[in-house]
Amino acid sequence: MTSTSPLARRASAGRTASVKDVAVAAGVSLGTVSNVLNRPDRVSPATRARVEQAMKDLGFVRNESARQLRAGTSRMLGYVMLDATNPFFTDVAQGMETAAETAGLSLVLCNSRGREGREQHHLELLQQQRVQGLLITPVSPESDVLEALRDRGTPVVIVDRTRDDPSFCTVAVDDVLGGRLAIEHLVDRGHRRVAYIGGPPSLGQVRDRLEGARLAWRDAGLPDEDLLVISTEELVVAEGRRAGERLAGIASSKRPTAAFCANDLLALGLLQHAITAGLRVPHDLAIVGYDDIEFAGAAAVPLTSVRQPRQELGRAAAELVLAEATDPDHEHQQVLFTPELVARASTRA
Amino acid sequence: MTSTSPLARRASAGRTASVKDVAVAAGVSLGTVSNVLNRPDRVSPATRARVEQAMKDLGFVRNESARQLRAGTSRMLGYVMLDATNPFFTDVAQGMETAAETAGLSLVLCNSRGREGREQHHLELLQQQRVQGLLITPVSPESDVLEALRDRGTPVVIVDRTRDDPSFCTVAVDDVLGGRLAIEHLVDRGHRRVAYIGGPPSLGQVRDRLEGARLAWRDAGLPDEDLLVISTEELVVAEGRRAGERLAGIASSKRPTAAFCANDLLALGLLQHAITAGLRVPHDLAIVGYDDIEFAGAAAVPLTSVRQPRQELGRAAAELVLAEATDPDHEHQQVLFTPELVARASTRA
DNA sequence: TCCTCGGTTTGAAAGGTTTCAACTGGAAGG
DNA sequence: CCTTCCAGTTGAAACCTTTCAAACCGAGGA
Repeated sequence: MTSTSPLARRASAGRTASVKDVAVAAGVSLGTVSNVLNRPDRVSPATRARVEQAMKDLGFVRNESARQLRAGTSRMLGYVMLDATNPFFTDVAQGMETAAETAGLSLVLCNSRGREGREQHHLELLQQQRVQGLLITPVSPESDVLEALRDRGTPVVIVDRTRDDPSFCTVAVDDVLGGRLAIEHLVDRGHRRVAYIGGPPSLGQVRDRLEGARLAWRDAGLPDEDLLVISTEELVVAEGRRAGERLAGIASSKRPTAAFCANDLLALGLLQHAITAGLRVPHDLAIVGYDDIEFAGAAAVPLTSVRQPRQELGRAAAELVLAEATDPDHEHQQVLFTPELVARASTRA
Repeated sequence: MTSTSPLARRASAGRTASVKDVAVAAGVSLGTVSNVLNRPDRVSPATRARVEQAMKDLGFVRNESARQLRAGTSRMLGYVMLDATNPFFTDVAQGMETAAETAGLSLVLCNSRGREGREQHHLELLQQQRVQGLLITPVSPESDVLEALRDRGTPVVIVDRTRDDPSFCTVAVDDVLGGRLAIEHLVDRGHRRVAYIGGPPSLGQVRDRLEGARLAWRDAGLPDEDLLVISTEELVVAEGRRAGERLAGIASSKRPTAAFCANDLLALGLLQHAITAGLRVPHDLAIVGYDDIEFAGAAAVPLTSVRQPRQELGRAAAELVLAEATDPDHEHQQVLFTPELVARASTRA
């Protein structure tokens, strides 16, 4: 009577069918239904078929709350991201999801939008859901909220941020190395006066990339004063344009022949200004960006940029939090990924 | 003895404290603890204080699974998005989250990545979680999976897609109107030969925007053959460049003086090709894009584009699914938002 | 003194799943 | 014919919260 099953579904719409309903319909005990779901090999084929038919007829859907309640833990990881509209973090999340999926878990995404209050709220909710592990790019990496979580027994991994305290797993990308790569590339290309454009200095990433740049500059035996530092208010396109104006104001004999920008938005803004000002890129001004966002390669002059392994970052973080969740005497690790320079036309000889 | 509370927390780390533990610690019954949580006004101040202290000491965190099990429904909405790395959908999700938040619910995001299998899987999981409502930008809007969901009693709203069947709530943006706006703008600017660039035609959005373009073109009394249609394989930057090559191959007397691209990526590719080919934008070629993505305004020549009210789209969808969840005799609605043309330098006279 | 009343507090039941020890019936072995 | 064994099946208990009718208690009124 397959034709009745859609009707049955609609008729029972008042309450969703439970294992008990299925058991009654199939004429077996409730334990058997559970066995069909969880250890099908222990059930005789005939019974199994009958139960499965009953489940189909009744439109049975497992109640995850009840499972979790019984199991004491959910089948989820949570990621509190800093900004869900930033492609960097969505790529990171995608990497996490891949790892979660292979472990049979799902990933719940929350968006703090950079606000501590929202972050706190989401952490609270995730804990109430008894997630197996928490991934977070915190608004303030040193906040003691994280300690409270960990002390309560929830595995926590900090993503794309570092923290002095080695009692947390952290996963980040080596920004100092990224800065080195950019400058080494420019020095290789023969540049001897270079600008570093980035800010505000309160951002760890901005500082670290500059530090790497300085180290490479010195290693090349070049004088400090020829690495010009231009500080910006924010890492946005408009500030890149403004930096271009400042560069343009420098006498051409002293003007840097290349710029290393702390992110691609600045670099795109700078590129835009250069083009409208009639400068040829890279001939008059070479440009290196950072992040290798989607539009770096699609810019008017395709942009050389430092790429971070975003998906791997996410994958590693998820694997780490899983390790912490399963292995009781897990050692906290500080994983540092290696960025990579992608050379394109904006620095071509 | 506040100093012992952190110790207590760590000591009890074996199992998270439950209401029962709190009740014992505070010397009250379990029902009273629940009252403190849910109807604090019915509890005498002294008792309440005692219970709250006990909760703090034990690091009590409500078990959401148990709550849900009891309540029969979760406090979540689910959104199965088509592509979490596409800014359009993250903005839509943000709008949804706003609406969910004001209703005291959280939004669970899932990413189908355009694959039916993943979509199906996520829908299954969300149902198991007994979400109050489902929002979805389906891989195939006509798929009968959605019917199955609805018949099982879960409110469903289709987002950014339309469906002939009026038994679903849908929320979308009027692409026909968007096409009209773009062409009317170009005709206003004096263009009498225009190219429509977009594809593949299997995408509803590509078809609808072209339809709107044609309608506006005819309304202006212009001959059909002067609206040149260039079909592309995908909506990506590279295809925009290729379209540029095709335009360049047309004798200048017959060449369109403006192009309307089905999305901004195409428009950016076209712009790039135009610049490198030495065409002046907008003087030799005016360009209109679609979507108004972040980089439209930051392009070498800032791009005129048709903007969709993304956040409002998400907010409306979430409100609709909530209405359907609470109001038993809810009428399905097809909401159509109005796009808006943002004029920038790429079409300036 | 007894009763009533209001504000508090209590205890049990319910909600759906999983687990596990216990049971069943039939087949194989003695 | 009795025992042993085993695959298959069963039923109760546990997970934690919320709800609700019932119990409690002290005070004020009769």
